[in-house]
Amino acid sequence: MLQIQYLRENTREAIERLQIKNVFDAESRVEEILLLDNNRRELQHKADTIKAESNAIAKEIGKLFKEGKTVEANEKKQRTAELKVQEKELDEQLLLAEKELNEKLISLPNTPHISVPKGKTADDNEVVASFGEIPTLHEGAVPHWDLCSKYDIVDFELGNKITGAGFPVYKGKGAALQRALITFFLNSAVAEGFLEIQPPLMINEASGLGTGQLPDKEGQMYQIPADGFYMIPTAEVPVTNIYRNVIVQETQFPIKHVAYSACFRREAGSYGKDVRGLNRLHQFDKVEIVVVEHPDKSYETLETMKDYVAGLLTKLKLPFRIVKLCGGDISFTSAMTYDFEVWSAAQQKWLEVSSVSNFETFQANRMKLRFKDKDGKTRLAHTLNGSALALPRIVASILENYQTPDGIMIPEVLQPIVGFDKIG
RNA sequence: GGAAAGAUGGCAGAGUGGUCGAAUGCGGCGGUCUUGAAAACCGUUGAUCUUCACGGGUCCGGGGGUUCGAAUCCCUCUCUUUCCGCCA
Repeated sequence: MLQIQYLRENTREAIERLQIKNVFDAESRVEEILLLDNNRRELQHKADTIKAESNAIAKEIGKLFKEGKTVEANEKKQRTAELKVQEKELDEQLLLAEKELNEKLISLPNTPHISVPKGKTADDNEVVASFGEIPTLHEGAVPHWDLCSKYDIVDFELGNKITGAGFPVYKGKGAALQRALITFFLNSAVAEGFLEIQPPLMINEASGLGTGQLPDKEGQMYQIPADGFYMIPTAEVPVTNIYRNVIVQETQFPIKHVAYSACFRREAGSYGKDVRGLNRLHQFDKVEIVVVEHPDKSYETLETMKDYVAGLLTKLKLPFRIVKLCGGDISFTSAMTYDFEVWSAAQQKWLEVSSVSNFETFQANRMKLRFKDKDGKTRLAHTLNGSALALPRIVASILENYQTPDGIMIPEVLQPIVGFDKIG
C-alpha cells in the first residue's frame, strides 16, 4: 500500500511511476484518492472538534457534582446529549470515508522505480547480464521429466495417486539431491550473515494482508477454512511478518533472514506445456532471503542480493542470465525486480529460478514495519526479498545440463553434501 | 476437548467510575561526577490522526454496550497461562 502522504506531496511523480506499470488510469485514480483523503480529513476535523467540546463538558459536570451543584450539572447534560448524536453520526461517516479511501489505496499497485523499463510483456524485459556457457548436450539428451523416470528419482505418477498433479514424490538420490541443495543454499546464506529462520507453513489472514497476498490473491493460496489459515506460497510471508507492527532500531539494519520452506501454490489458471515435469508445481521447496533495510540503502542492498544469487548459480555452474523486469511484468507489490533465468538445455528455453525484489515501503506500510531514525522520528522501513533459490527448476536444469550417456553428474559443490558424484 | 485465571507503555508491574496516557521499578537517551568506566545523583523517555503553529482527537488484547464521564462496569470474540485429557 502506498503512503497517502507520498501521494499528497508527490502526486505528479506517483502518477508517472504508476504509468510505468501500465496503470493507464493512474491520474484519475490518484485524484480520486486525494479527494477521498480530503473528505476524510474534513470529517476528522469536525468529529474532533465535537469530541473536544464533549470532553470539556464531561469534566465540568464532574466538578459540579463534586461541588454539589446538581442542578447546573444536569443542565449541562442536555448539551452533551445533542453532541452525542452528532458525534455518532460523524464517527459513522468517518469510518465509511476511511474504509473507502483504504479500499482504493490498497488496490493501487506499488510505484515502480523510475529506472524500470517501460513495457508490457516478458519480451520487454531488459537482459542485464549473462553468465556461463550454454552447453551442447550429447546425442540423445532428453528433458528432465524423462530423466526423472529413467533413474527413478522423481515420481510424478505416485504424487498423482497420493495427492494430485503437481505434488511429486522424490525418491532415493532425487530426494538426497533436494536435501543437499537446501543445505547448500542455507549454509551459503548463513555464511553471508543471514539469520536462519524456520517459519510456520500456515499463516493467518493478517499476515496475508501484510505482504500483499490478500485481499486479492487468496485464490492462489491453499486455505484451511476450519481455522482461517492459509498454506504459505513462499517463506517471504511468515518471515516478513515477523516484523508486522514492529518498530526496529536503525542500528539493526540491515536485518537479514534466510528461510527454507515448502511452498504451496494453487496455480489456478496455468496449464499447458509450461507445467510439464518440475516446471510448475503445487508444492515445492525454496530457500528465501528476506531483508529489512533503511530506505536510503535499499537499492544498494538489492544489488548485493542480486550478486549473492548470481554467486550461487555460478557455484552450481549453471548457465544463466539476469533480467530486469519491465513495468508490465513486475508484480503488484514490487518497485523493482530482477529475475534469474537458467538455461534448460534439453527444453531449449530459459527457466525462471529466482526473483529478487525491492518493495520499498509498500509492504512495510501495510504491516506497519517502522524504525526510529536519527531524529527520533518513526518512519517506514524498506523490505526486500529474493529466492535463493527455488529448487524444482534448479533440479530440472542440473539434471538436463549435467546429463551424460553414463548418467547425471552432480555439481562439485554439492558432492560433499550428498556423498555421491553421479546419478545412474 | 474439559476447568480455572489472565491480557495495561521496550520489559516487569500498580491502577476497580472523573483530577489516568496511566504510579513505581528496570531498560533507553541526555547530563553531573571521573583520566576513562562503573556506581551514585539529576533530567528525559509510548503510538497514531489532524494543524503552518498553538492546540485538539484516538489508543490500556479486538469489537460492541451502559454512563454526562470507562483502563476500571456489562456483553462478545481472540489469544495466553495453569491443571486434566490426547499426543510426535
